[in-house]
Amino acid sequence: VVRADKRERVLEAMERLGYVANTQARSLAGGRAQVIGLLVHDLGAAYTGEILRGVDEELQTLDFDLMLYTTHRVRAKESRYVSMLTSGMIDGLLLLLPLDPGAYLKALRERRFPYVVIDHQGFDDFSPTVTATNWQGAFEATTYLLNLGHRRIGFIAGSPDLSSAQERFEGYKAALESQSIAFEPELVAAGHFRHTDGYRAALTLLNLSRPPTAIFAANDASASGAVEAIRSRGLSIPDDISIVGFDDVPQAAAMYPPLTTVRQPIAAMGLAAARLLYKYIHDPALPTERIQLSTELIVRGSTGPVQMR
Amino acid sequence: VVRADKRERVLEAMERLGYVANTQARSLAGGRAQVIGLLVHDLGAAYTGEILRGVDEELQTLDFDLMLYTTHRVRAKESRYVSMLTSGMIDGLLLLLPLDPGAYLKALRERRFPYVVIDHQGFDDFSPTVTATNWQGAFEATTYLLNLGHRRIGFIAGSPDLSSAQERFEGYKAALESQSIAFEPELVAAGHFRHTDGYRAALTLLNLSRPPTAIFAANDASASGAVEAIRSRGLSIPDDISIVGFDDVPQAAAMYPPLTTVRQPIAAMGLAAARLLYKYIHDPALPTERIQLSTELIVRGSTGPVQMR
DNA sequence: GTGAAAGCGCTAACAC
DNA sequence: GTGTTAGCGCTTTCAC
Repeated sequence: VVRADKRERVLEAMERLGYVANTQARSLAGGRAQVIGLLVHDLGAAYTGEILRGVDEELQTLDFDLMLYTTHRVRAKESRYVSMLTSGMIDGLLLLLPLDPGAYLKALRERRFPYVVIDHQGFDDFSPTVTATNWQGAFEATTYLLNLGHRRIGFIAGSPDLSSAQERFEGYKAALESQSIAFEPELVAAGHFRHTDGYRAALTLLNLSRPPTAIFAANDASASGAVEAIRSRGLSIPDDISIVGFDDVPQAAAMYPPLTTVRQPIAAMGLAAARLLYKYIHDPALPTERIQLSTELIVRGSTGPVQMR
Repeated sequence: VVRADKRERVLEAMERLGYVANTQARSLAGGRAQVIGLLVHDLGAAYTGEILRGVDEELQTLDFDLMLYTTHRVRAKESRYVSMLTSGMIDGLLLLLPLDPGAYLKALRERRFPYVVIDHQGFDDFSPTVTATNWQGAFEATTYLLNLGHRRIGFIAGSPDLSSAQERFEGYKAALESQSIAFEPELVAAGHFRHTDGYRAALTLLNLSRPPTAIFAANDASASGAVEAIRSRGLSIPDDISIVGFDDVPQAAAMYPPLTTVRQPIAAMGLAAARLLYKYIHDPALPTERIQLSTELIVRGSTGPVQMR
């Protein structure tokens, strides 16, 4: 029997001496580590930073810590890292835009290790995911350009491995089709969501014998690359050519001209993913949940009506 | 006695079965956790992202993992987090721009816990630090504006608690003095390194009865806020007013007009700090080392000669 | 050199 | 409810 006042005194002493439970020992003994892992492949991107912010914010309220891993876009590192987590360092794993999830997710699932995939889906039907309405966003953006009178609309694609990139491409094509505009493969330039990809892709499009009057880039980073390319050709935005991005990263509004783009609630996606992961950590038997957040077209200064020739 | 071929077979089997040592157990038993912590207070800033990139890059080669903590600019959280590290989760700690290091660094030092402070110094004389030549950078930037003919140069200050902000302010004043220009307190506007601070500060400066013809902002984030403020007044950069930042974050070049700024090797600072921390982890008795990386003025389009009236 | 045993600081399971 | 014990997976020490 421990008297209440004694308990008080012990608690007070713990506080005074600055006692903190040893997390390592706790998790070794079978308790919670109170740590989740986040695996990203490109720390440099503003998009990644926004996800990080959202994850961090939720973890704060959940009282979890964060271990951050980067694959630096090296596919092979993904599975290596994922298997390392087996060692019990983390209670759950957040995968941002995994390049090759098929390789290890089945194993994770069999082991009932909690994880959530952010912004990528369709590679299996059992993984919990958090995504945005990519198709709709792309459809809306393309339709907006069509309504401005543009008929030749270039598309700068994102990494073809990622469902978000595929869906945006499909949305673009669907919008053209819905207004009976023929889809022209020459108006699609490859890319991987990076600034330099956008730069190169835009140059390709501008070099066409009949260049587009508007370009829809699969994300803001490649849109900013496209802006740079267009400007390097002495063309003006939006007078000579309109440009639309996707994401609405913080600097999209600070660009010149401010970028018209499809807003994706990036930080909210990170937050939702962290919250969902938390649920799985507490009950790994929970059914697979798939959260989809909606996008919204933000019209700024980089788009305008098609010009007379 | 274990024969070499047997050893080989065991090793091969470990590999095949995907054995990974349990990090928790290892560190509990007195080994290395192979994890370092990074404490930042603002995940949203591009500056933080760059530091993160540098730290991550070095950790990659050092084969260390990273735990990321955010204080969200709450001073009190700093010491709470720092004491949590005592629990043995990490082998060393990187502190980015700590707001109140005096409160806990002495304890860390007494405990011989390895740590390195990034971009802040002068609060004690025993903490290992990695900084940049803030004073020189500010001196050079201000001198450049003076050489363009500007005589009324506004200064948007950074967080007064941080030595980097103080040194940039001192460099600014020293440059004025070196050319016998009187320092005018009304040309200094307070700020905390954030976009909104720069916006507000620039408005204050523009509202002066004799507004400045050039503004030197203590970092790029506040410079971009200033740009927004200046543009909202219908003024043009650099024709009506020149603007210089500090940091050269990736988006500085993408701004319009591209920002003249003092380049700080931000990622390199993170990298150097991680490397230095690694040395301390392996030998806590190493003497205090202070690394200072140099800055460089990058002239872009946001600055020009003072205009005739 | 190798093998056995102790123990890091906790949690869980058990007896009281 | 409370006190005790075993044991998580390693590293270290010590005996061989």
